[in-house]
Amino acid sequence: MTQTGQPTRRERQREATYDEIVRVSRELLVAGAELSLRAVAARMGMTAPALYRYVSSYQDLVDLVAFEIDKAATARFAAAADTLPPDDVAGRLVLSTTEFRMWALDAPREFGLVFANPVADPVCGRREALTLSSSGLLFTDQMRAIWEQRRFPVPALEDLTETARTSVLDPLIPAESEGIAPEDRGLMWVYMQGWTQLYGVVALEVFGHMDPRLIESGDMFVDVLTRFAPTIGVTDEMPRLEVLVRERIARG
Amino acid sequence: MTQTGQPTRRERQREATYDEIVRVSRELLVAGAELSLRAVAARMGMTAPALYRYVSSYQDLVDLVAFEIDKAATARFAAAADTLPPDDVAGRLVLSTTEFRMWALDAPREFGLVFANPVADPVCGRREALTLSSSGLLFTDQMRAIWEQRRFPVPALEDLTETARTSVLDPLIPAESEGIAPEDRGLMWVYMQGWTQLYGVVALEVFGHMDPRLIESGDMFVDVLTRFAPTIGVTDEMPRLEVLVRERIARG
DNA sequence: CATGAAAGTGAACGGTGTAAACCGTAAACG
DNA sequence: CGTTTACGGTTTACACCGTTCACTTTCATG
Repeated sequence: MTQTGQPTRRERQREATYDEIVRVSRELLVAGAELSLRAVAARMGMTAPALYRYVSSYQDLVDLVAFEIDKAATARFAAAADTLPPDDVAGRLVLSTTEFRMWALDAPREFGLVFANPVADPVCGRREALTLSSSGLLFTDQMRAIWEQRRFPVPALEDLTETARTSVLDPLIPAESEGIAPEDRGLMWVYMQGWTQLYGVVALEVFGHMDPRLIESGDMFVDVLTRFAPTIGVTDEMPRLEVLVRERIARG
Repeated sequence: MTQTGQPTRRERQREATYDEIVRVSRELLVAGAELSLRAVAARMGMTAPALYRYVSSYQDLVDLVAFEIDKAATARFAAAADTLPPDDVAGRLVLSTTEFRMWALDAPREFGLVFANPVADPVCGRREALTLSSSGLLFTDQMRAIWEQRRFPVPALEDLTETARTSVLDPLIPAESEGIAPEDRGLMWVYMQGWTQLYGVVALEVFGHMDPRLIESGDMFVDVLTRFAPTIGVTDEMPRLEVLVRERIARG
């Protein structure tokens, strides 16, 4: 470990290896294969035990890959939003959530890895352990943008239960909650409500526990968005937004 | 195969073996162990390949066990409802859904097996393949009971999208839809909306993608129920119902 | 140049699902 | 009744899996 801040050659090499591990792992997943230490190692021209220099266990590999997948997927959700002007805050959120759904449907293994995997046991208790998912940050940020433009009503802190109040005031879950005044933290509760509903439809669709024709058409997904629209004060925009969503769904 | 309806000795023996397979599998799961052909076989005093006389693959075993777990869990949900008089239709549904949540939380593996497992590939296309889950039947039945008592408004068929209409008129998903007049089938859409939301919170809680303190308190679960109450016309009853739910949650 | 840590290999252990060959016995049939 | 058939089971084997340990190679640094 040199005193200087610049990474030494070995450190760069190690970093590159980490990147390759993630890259190869994702290749395996999209190829429909199982994620396994041996398979990853083989594709890298190594043997399985060598991977233990980089991850401490198989679960550790899964966590690493899940984290990177989430990061990459979030970039995709953000890119979908960026096809709209910055001031179309509602359209941007809707396009991001729709992109989230499409991504989940055509990469169900990745989705399962990130969002349907028992989150790392919080034995080591650090709040960083709790899926500091970048997608969470994106969605909260987009919802905050809508709120700042529309100032739709959010529950007052007094109207929340004790636990809900402490949860929005000192969130353990990824959220861009800094910069939201404590008296406006009811917005975080609205966010959690929305996330719960979004997660519900998408997970139901991904796991196939829904009429396949509804998955195909996306009608239940649209319905969920429509029902949630009033909560964030975008009811009037909904017809236009639905067109956006359906266009994206039609693109497959 | 005898002509008579009564099962022959061999058939009875075979049936008993099936029962034992399921029983042993569930024992393994609740013991926190992995479900594997070898483990099941060993516990039965057999060797793994012998199980292939009963299931055609590991996935087949999983499907079999999942089906039986769902059946048993549904009995539990129904029993929870039966602690209330038959005419307390709203209370019954609420207690069943709460029981569903509690079951999912303390048997996450079973929950995952039944509700977070990619449903069997519908290659063989028969609609029976699509998780003819008994829990679905129970919940639809309970919701129908509420509707028959309250006649809360349901969407008219004309207000549904094309796909949603065909889906509620000829459901592929488990539902007690016989006995509901075609013009009232909008009720099925309400059911699917409710199921989506219920599934969303519970899955989120089970997989730990939610503030642990909120899981502990069940506040988000209660919130989901509360927000759904108006849809099925039980807003006035909600205070009483919330007490029921919180009592059940407190019982752990 | 020598040293010592890091990176990687090979073999091995115990585990998995699955396929094939084989065998005894219980049921079905002429 | 005897014969045949099919079922339930074992053994063996193969190809994987995660993981550990002892060993070697590589390479930056004192």
